[in-house]
Amino acid sequence: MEKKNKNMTSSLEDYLEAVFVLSQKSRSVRMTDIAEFLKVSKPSVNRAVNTLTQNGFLEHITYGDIMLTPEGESYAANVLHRHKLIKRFLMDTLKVDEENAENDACKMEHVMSPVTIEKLYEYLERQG
Amino acid sequence: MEKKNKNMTSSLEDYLEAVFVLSQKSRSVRMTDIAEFLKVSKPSVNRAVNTLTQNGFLEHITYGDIMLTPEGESYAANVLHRHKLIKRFLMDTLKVDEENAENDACKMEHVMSPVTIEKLYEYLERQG
DNA sequence: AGAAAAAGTTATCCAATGCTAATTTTTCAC
DNA sequence: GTGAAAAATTAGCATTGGATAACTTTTTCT
Repeated sequence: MEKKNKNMTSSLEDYLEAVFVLSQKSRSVRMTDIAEFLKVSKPSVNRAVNTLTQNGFLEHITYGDIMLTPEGESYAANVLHRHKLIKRFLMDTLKVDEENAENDACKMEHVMSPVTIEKLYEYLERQG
Repeated sequence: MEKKNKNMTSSLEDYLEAVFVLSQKSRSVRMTDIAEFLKVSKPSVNRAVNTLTQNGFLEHITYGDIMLTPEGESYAANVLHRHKLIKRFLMDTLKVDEENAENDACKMEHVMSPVTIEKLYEYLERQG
Protein backbone atom coordinates (compact mmCIF):
# COMPACT_ATOMS: atom_id res chain seq x y z
CA MET A 1 0.00 0.00 0.00
CA GLU A 2 3.01 2.25 0.14
CA LYS A 3 4.00 1.94 -3.47
CA LYS A 4 2.34 4.18 -6.00
CA ASN A 5 2.30 2.97 -9.54
CA LYS A 6 4.69 5.25 -11.31
CA ASN A 7 4.05 3.74 -14.70
CA MET A 8 7.62 3.62 -15.87
CA THR A 9 8.00 2.82 -19.55
CA SER A 10 11.14 1.82 -21.44
CA SER A 11 11.37 5.33 -22.76
CA LEU A 12 11.12 6.97 -19.36
CA GLU A 13 13.69 4.55 -17.96
CA ASP A 14 16.03 5.60 -20.75
CA TYR A 15 15.63 9.26 -19.86
CA LEU A 16 16.15 8.58 -16.18
CA GLU A 17 19.23 6.50 -16.88
CA ALA A 18 20.58 9.28 -19.08
CA VAL A 19 20.23 11.81 -16.27
CA PHE A 20 22.02 9.41 -13.95
CA VAL A 21 24.91 8.85 -16.33
CA LEU A 22 25.23 12.54 -17.15
CA SER A 23 25.11 13.47 -13.46
CA GLN A 24 28.23 11.45 -12.91
CA LYS A 25 30.14 13.44 -15.51
CA SER A 26 29.07 16.96 -14.71
CA ARG A 27 27.59 18.83 -11.76
CA SER A 28 24.54 20.01 -13.70
CA VAL A 29 22.40 18.25 -16.26
CA ARG A 30 20.57 20.22 -18.89
CA MET A 31 17.88 19.42 -21.45
CA THR A 32 20.37 19.71 -24.27
CA ASP A 33 22.75 17.22 -22.69
CA ILE A 34 20.03 14.62 -22.50
CA ALA A 35 18.86 15.35 -26.03
CA GLU A 36 22.36 14.85 -27.40
CA PHE A 37 22.99 11.78 -25.29
CA LEU A 38 19.80 10.05 -26.39
CA LYS A 39 19.68 11.51 -29.90
CA VAL A 40 16.19 12.85 -29.51
CA SER A 41 14.71 16.33 -29.85
CA LYS A 42 14.65 18.81 -27.01
CA PRO A 43 10.85 18.93 -26.82
CA SER A 44 10.84 15.16 -26.38
CA VAL A 45 13.27 15.53 -23.50
CA ASN A 46 11.24 18.34 -22.05
CA ARG A 47 8.09 16.28 -21.88
CA ALA A 48 9.86 13.25 -20.47
CA VAL A 49 11.54 15.36 -17.80
CA ASN A 50 8.18 16.86 -16.85
CA THR A 51 6.66 13.41 -16.55
CA LEU A 52 9.55 12.12 -14.46
CA THR A 53 9.31 15.21 -12.26
CA GLN A 54 5.59 14.63 -11.72
CA ASN A 55 6.36 11.02 -10.89
CA GLY A 56 8.84 12.06 -8.22
CA PHE A 57 12.02 10.89 -9.93
CA LEU A 58 13.46 14.24 -10.91
CA GLU A 59 13.60 17.81 -9.68
CA HIS A 60 13.54 20.46 -12.33
CA ILE A 61 13.65 24.22 -12.01
CA THR A 62 12.03 25.71 -15.09
CA TYR A 63 14.73 26.95 -17.45
CA GLY A 64 17.22 25.50 -15.00
CA ASP A 65 18.96 22.38 -13.86
CA ILE A 66 17.70 18.84 -13.73
CA MET A 67 18.49 16.68 -10.72
CA LEU A 68 17.62 13.22 -9.51
CA THR A 69 15.52 12.82 -6.37
CA PRO A 70 16.67 10.06 -4.01
CA GLU A 71 13.97 7.86 -5.47
CA GLY A 72 15.06 8.72 -9.00
CA GLU A 73 18.65 8.02 -8.14
CA SER A 74 17.88 4.62 -6.73
CA TYR A 75 15.65 3.74 -9.67
CA ALA A 76 18.23 4.89 -12.20
CA ALA A 77 21.03 3.08 -10.43
CA ASN A 78 19.02 -0.08 -10.70
CA VAL A 79 18.46 0.38 -14.42
CA LEU A 80 22.16 1.00 -14.93
CA HIS A 81 22.99 -2.04 -12.85
CA ARG A 82 20.83 -4.14 -15.15
CA HIS A 83 22.44 -2.53 -18.15
CA LYS A 84 25.98 -3.29 -17.03
CA LEU A 85 25.13 -6.83 -16.02
CA ILE A 86 23.58 -7.59 -19.39
CA LYS A 87 26.37 -5.93 -21.31
CA ARG A 88 28.97 -7.87 -19.37
CA PHE A 89 27.17 -11.11 -20.08
CA LEU A 90 26.86 -10.33 -23.78
CA MET A 91 30.52 -9.44 -24.14
CA ASP A 92 32.19 -11.89 -21.78
CA THR A 93 30.00 -14.95 -22.13
CA LEU A 94 28.55 -14.65 -25.61
CA LYS A 95 31.49 -12.78 -27.15
CA VAL A 96 29.29 -10.15 -28.71
CA ASP A 97 31.22 -7.08 -29.85
CA GLU A 98 31.06 -3.93 -27.75
CA GLU A 99 28.78 -1.95 -30.02
CA ASN A 100 26.13 -4.65 -30.37
CA ALA A 101 26.37 -5.49 -26.69
CA GLU A 102 25.76 -1.86 -25.78
CA ASN A 103 22.79 -1.54 -28.13
CA ASP A 104 21.19 -4.79 -27.07
CA ALA A 105 21.73 -4.09 -23.38
CA CYS A 106 19.87 -0.80 -23.85
CA LYS A 107 16.83 -2.70 -25.01
CA MET A 108 17.07 -5.80 -22.87
CA GLU A 109 17.40 -3.88 -19.62
CA HIS A 110 13.78 -2.76 -19.96
CA VAL A 111 12.18 -6.11 -20.57
CA MET A 112 13.92 -8.64 -18.34
CA SER A 113 12.11 -9.48 -15.12
CA PRO A 114 13.77 -8.97 -11.73
CA VAL A 115 13.90 -12.73 -11.30
CA THR A 116 15.83 -13.19 -14.51
CA ILE A 117 18.19 -10.33 -13.71
CA GLU A 118 18.90 -11.95 -10.36
CA LYS A 119 19.58 -15.29 -12.03
CA LEU A 120 21.86 -13.62 -14.52
CA TYR A 121 23.76 -12.03 -11.67
CA GLU A 122 24.16 -15.38 -9.95
CA TYR A 123 25.33 -16.95 -13.19
CA LEU A 124 28.01 -14.32 -13.72
CA GLU A 125 29.16 -14.74 -10.12
CA ARG A 126 29.54 -18.47 -10.65
CA GLN A 127 31.63 -17.88 -13.76
CA GLY A 128 33.82 -15.38 -11.91
CA MET B 1 17.41 -2.59 -53.30
CA GLU B 2 15.39 -5.77 -53.12
CA LYS B 3 14.32 -5.51 -49.52
CA LYS B 4 11.38 -3.29 -48.69
CA ASN B 5 11.23 -1.95 -45.20
CA LYS B 6 8.29 -3.73 -43.69
CA ASN B 7 8.51 -1.84 -40.46
CA MET B 8 7.92 -4.73 -38.14
CA THR B 9 7.29 -3.74 -34.54
CA SER B 10 7.32 -5.94 -31.45
CA SER B 11 3.57 -5.96 -31.51
CA LEU B 12 3.31 -7.02 -35.14
CA GLU B 13 5.89 -9.72 -34.57
CA ASP B 14 3.75 -11.03 -31.72
CA TYR B 15 0.71 -11.23 -33.96
CA LEU B 16 2.66 -12.95 -36.71
CA GLU B 17 4.15 -15.42 -34.27
CA ALA B 18 0.67 -16.14 -32.92
CA VAL B 19 -0.62 -16.97 -36.38
CA PHE B 20 2.34 -19.27 -36.90
CA VAL B 21 1.81 -21.11 -33.63
CA LEU B 22 -1.93 -21.40 -34.15
CA SER B 23 -1.43 -22.62 -37.73
CA GLN B 24 0.46 -25.58 -36.38
CA LYS B 25 -2.47 -26.63 -34.20
CA SER B 26 -5.39 -26.15 -36.56
CA ARG B 27 -5.94 -25.92 -40.30
CA SER B 28 -7.56 -22.50 -40.12
CA VAL B 29 -6.73 -19.49 -38.02
CA ARG B 30 -9.42 -16.99 -37.09
CA MET B 31 -9.44 -13.55 -35.53
CA THR B 32 -10.93 -14.94 -32.33
CA ASP B 33 -8.18 -17.54 -31.96
CA ILE B 34 -5.51 -14.85 -32.11
CA ALA B 35 -7.41 -12.59 -29.73
CA GLU B 36 -7.66 -15.37 -27.16
CA PHE B 37 -4.07 -16.44 -27.64
CA LEU B 38 -2.66 -12.96 -27.15
CA LYS B 39 -5.30 -11.76 -24.67
CA VAL B 40 -6.20 -8.73 -26.72
CA SER B 41 -9.46 -7.50 -28.20
CA LYS B 42 -10.71 -8.61 -31.59
CA PRO B 43 -10.53 -5.11 -33.11
CA SER B 44 -6.87 -4.97 -32.13
CA VAL B 45 -6.29 -8.26 -33.92
CA ASN B 46 -8.24 -7.08 -36.91
CA ARG B 47 -6.09 -4.03 -37.40
CA ALA B 48 -2.85 -5.92 -36.90
CA VAL B 49 -3.92 -8.57 -39.40
CA ASN B 50 -4.73 -5.88 -41.93
CA THR B 51 -1.34 -4.30 -41.48
CA LEU B 52 0.45 -7.64 -41.79
CA THR B 53 -1.59 -8.39 -44.90
CA GLN B 54 -0.62 -5.07 -46.45
CA ASN B 55 3.00 -5.83 -45.60
CA GLY B 56 2.85 -9.16 -47.39
CA PHE B 57 3.11 -11.43 -44.40
CA LEU B 58 -0.47 -12.69 -44.28
CA GLU B 59 -3.32 -13.49 -46.59
CA HIS B 60 -6.75 -12.72 -45.32
CA ILE B 61 -10.12 -13.17 -46.92
CA THR B 62 -12.51 -10.66 -45.36
CA TYR B 63 -14.71 -12.46 -42.83
CA GLY B 64 -12.64 -15.54 -43.57
CA ASP B 65 -9.47 -17.37 -42.80
CA ILE B 66 -6.04 -15.99 -42.04
CA MET B 67 -2.97 -17.62 -43.57
CA LEU B 68 0.74 -16.98 -43.66
CA THR B 69 2.39 -16.09 -46.96
CA PRO B 70 5.75 -17.77 -47.59
CA GLU B 71 7.42 -14.58 -46.44
CA GLY B 72 5.25 -14.43 -43.35
CA GLU B 73 5.98 -18.05 -42.59
CA SER B 74 9.70 -17.57 -42.81
CA TYR B 75 9.59 -14.40 -40.75
CA ALA B 76 7.43 -16.02 -38.07
CA ALA B 77 9.57 -19.12 -37.95
CA ASN B 78 12.54 -16.89 -37.29
CA VAL B 79 10.79 -15.11 -34.44
CA LEU B 80 9.81 -18.45 -32.92
CA HIS B 81 13.34 -19.71 -33.32
CA ARG B 82 14.59 -16.72 -31.35
CA HIS B 83 11.91 -17.29 -28.77
CA LYS B 84 12.81 -20.92 -28.20
CA LEU B 85 16.52 -20.22 -28.11
CA ILE B 86 16.11 -17.52 -25.49
CA LYS B 87 13.72 -19.58 -23.42
CA ARG B 88 16.08 -22.53 -23.48
CA PHE B 89 18.95 -20.34 -22.35
CA LEU B 90 16.91 -18.79 -19.55
CA MET B 91 15.75 -22.15 -18.25
CA ASP B 92 18.80 -24.34 -18.82
CA THR B 93 21.63 -21.93 -18.21
CA LEU B 94 20.19 -19.36 -15.83
CA LYS B 95 17.74 -21.73 -14.11
CA VAL B 96 14.83 -19.33 -14.48
CA ASP B 97 11.45 -20.98 -13.90
CA GLU B 98 9.31 -21.84 -16.89
CA GLU B 99 6.76 -19.06 -16.44
CA ASN B 100 9.29 -16.26 -16.13
CA ALA B 101 11.38 -17.71 -18.93
CA GLU B 102 8.36 -17.75 -21.22
CA ASN B 103 7.38 -14.19 -20.37
CA ASP B 104 10.87 -12.79 -20.70
CA ALA B 105 11.53 -14.66 -23.93
CA CYS B 106 8.38 -13.03 -25.36
CA LYS B 107 9.91 -9.63 -24.77
CA MET B 108 13.56 -10.36 -25.43
CA GLU B 109 12.91 -11.98 -28.80
CA HIS B 110 11.95 -8.58 -30.21
CA VAL B 111 14.94 -6.59 -29.07
CA MET B 112 18.00 -8.80 -29.47
CA SER B 113 20.04 -8.18 -32.60
CA PRO B 114 20.69 -10.97 -35.13
CA VAL B 115 24.34 -10.94 -34.13
CA THR B 116 23.51 -11.57 -30.50
CA ILE B 117 21.01 -14.27 -31.35
CA GLU B 118 23.66 -16.01 -33.42
CA LYS B 119 26.15 -15.77 -30.57
CA LEU B 120 23.57 -17.15 -28.17
CA TYR B 121 22.99 -20.05 -30.53
CA GLU B 122 26.71 -20.78 -30.67
CA TYR B 123 26.95 -20.60 -26.91
CA LEU B 124 24.15 -23.11 -26.41
CA GLU B 125 25.74 -25.41 -28.96
CA ARG B 126 29.02 -25.31 -27.05
CA GLN B 127 27.25 -26.19 -23.82
CA GLY B 128 25.44 -29.09 -25.53
C1' DA C 1 24.19 47.19 -21.98
C1' DG C 2 22.38 45.39 -26.01
C1' DA C 3 22.27 42.13 -29.72
C1' DA C 4 22.91 37.50 -31.12
C1' DA C 5 23.09 32.82 -29.93
C1' DA C 6 21.77 29.10 -27.24
C1' DA C 7 18.65 26.83 -24.36
C1' DG C 8 14.22 25.80 -22.93
C1' DT C 9 9.28 25.75 -23.59
C1' DT C 10 4.75 25.48 -25.80
C1' DA C 11 1.63 24.20 -29.27
C1' DT C 12 0.66 20.87 -32.65
C1' DC C 13 1.04 16.95 -35.46
C1' DC C 14 1.67 12.07 -36.48
C1' DA C 15 1.92 7.03 -35.94
C1' DA C 16 1.40 3.00 -33.22
C1' DT C 17 -1.47 0.27 -30.42
C1' DG C 18 -4.47 -0.67 -26.89
C1' DC C 19 -9.62 -0.21 -25.89
C1' DT C 20 -15.20 -0.08 -26.22
C1' DA C 21 -19.50 0.44 -28.71
C1' DA C 22 -22.00 -0.33 -32.60
C1' DT C 23 -22.62 -2.44 -37.00
C1' DT C 24 -22.34 -6.11 -40.44
C1' DT C 25 -21.65 -10.77 -41.88
C1' DT C 26 -21.45 -15.56 -41.15
C1' DT C 27 -22.60 -19.73 -38.80
C1' DC C 28 -25.53 -22.82 -36.51
C1' DA C 29 -29.59 -24.88 -34.33
C1' DC C 30 -34.09 -25.82 -34.94
C1' DG D 1 -35.04 -21.24 -44.21
C1' DT D 2 -35.09 -18.28 -40.39
C1' DG D 3 -33.58 -16.22 -36.31
C1' DA D 4 -30.20 -16.06 -32.63
C1' DA D 5 -25.48 -16.34 -31.54
C1' DA D 6 -20.88 -15.84 -32.80
C1' DA D 7 -17.45 -13.72 -35.46
C1' DA D 8 -15.64 -9.99 -37.85
C1' DT D 9 -15.49 -5.29 -38.94
C1' DT D 10 -15.83 -0.27 -38.49
C1' DA D 11 -15.74 3.97 -36.03
C1' DG D 12 -13.97 6.46 -32.57
C1' DC D 13 -11.35 7.38 -28.07
C1' DA D 14 -7.03 7.45 -25.15
C1' DT D 15 -2.17 7.12 -24.35
C1' DT D 16 2.66 7.12 -25.51
C1' DG D 17 6.41 8.99 -27.63
C1' DG D 18 8.59 10.66 -31.49
C1' DA D 19 8.82 15.09 -34.48
C1' DT D 20 8.80 20.37 -36.17
C1' DA D 21 7.73 25.25 -35.79
C1' DA D 22 7.35 29.11 -33.22
C1' DC D 23 7.94 31.56 -29.08
C1' DT D 24 10.27 32.83 -24.53
C1' DT D 25 14.03 32.99 -21.49
C1' DT D 26 18.77 32.80 -20.47
C1' DT D 27 23.49 33.17 -21.64
C1' DT D 28 27.30 35.01 -24.01
C1' DC D 29 30.07 38.17 -26.59
C1' DT D 30 31.76 42.53 -27.72
